[in-house]
Amino acid sequence: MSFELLLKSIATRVSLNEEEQQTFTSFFRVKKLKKKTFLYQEGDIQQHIAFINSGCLRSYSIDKNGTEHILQFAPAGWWIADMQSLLNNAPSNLSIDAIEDSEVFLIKQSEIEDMYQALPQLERYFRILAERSLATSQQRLIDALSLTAVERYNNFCKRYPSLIQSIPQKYVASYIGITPEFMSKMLSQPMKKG
Amino acid sequence: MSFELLLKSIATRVSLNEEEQQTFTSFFRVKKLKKKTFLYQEGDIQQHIAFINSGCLRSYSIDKNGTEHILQFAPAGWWIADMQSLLNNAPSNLSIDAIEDSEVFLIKQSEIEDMYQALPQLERYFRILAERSLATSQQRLIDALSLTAVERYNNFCKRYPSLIQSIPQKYVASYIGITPEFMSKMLSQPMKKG
DNA sequence: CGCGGGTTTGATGATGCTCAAGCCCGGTGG
DNA sequence: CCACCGGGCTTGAGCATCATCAAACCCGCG
Repeated sequence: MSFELLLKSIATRVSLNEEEQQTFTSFFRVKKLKKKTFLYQEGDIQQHIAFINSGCLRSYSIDKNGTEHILQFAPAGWWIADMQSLLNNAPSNLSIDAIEDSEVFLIKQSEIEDMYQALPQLERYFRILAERSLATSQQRLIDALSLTAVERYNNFCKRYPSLIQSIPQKYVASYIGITPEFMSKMLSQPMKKG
Repeated sequence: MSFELLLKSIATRVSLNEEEQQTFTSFFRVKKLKKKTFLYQEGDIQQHIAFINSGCLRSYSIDKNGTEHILQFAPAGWWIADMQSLLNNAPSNLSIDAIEDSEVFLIKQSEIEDMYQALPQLERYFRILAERSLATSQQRLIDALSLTAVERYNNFCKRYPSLIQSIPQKYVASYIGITPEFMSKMLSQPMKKG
């Protein structure tokens, strides 16, 4: 129920006084999610942005063969949303669910603009957030195009050492773009590199 | 030499008066690039953001086998930069060059913050720009993970019908993540889909 | 104690790559 | 005007990577 973590994140980029903090947090509502329950399912229309206060969520798409492809993991302190759906006001192609019991803060799409009007400083925070997410996404795209499965796995371990311990490895497989079977074979082989 | 196209792009998100427009454009310098000349090469440190006034640029990385992987095409009216290098102040992993004779407007990394201070409204413009780029990048990532080469090619044709006419197909191959040889074989086969 | 999700293992096969050669075609210099 | 050159595209044979399908296993949990 405390917005401590969220406010701390905001404070890294812009400073809000007490009153502004009040205004800001009033745009959010709290939601608890049990492990494996959905925040959204593919095809949903109404959309929020979510800040993870505790736990961990994931966003993923399901292809025509029914295979899941994980776009993002969001542990505590991260944001998650379906940007495509949010920006175009279109039904979602992504599903978002909790991979642990989690608590998130939600702001409705329709209220985001109100938030910016009330607190224009936040444009800066979310600009920087979007820019860093973009840099990450682009790097991952290049990795997907130029690295082998083993190299992508090693990268993942380096970048998310804490996640690797706490999630089933089939999720890692789905994130780096291989099947769980191939992942298993990969790991049982004599290690290549790093 | 006229900033018409750039100002028109800004005007889609925020409105600047004459004086503010002056201030804004004064941060930029003009650069002309002949076809196949570099804006940046891998390893460069100094960085700009570039707005394409005419022509077309591309950004790409080169993997350990020497293969190029195109991250972005930027025709007139688009922005291009190496976000990773820009945000981390690190040497670039990307190269950017012109695929046609082009004219670009450049703003130095060190002056971007000055620009935001002078014209805070621009945080909004660049927030929206980054968000839309993020949505695009994420969609492309999902496509890379879940679609076949043929499907990615069809997507590319749908999304960038004008580019497909004007650039060598080996660039398209590099963008969708296949070799020129495989691209050629793909196109000579009886069409699947779309 | 049995159920079920996650992981492992093996056989087979598709997708797309590598290397090498030849071709097409526009541009350049003699 | 022609001959040459070079970049891009094509074609083919062989191969690496990773997927698919099926079965068995492991182990925490109700």
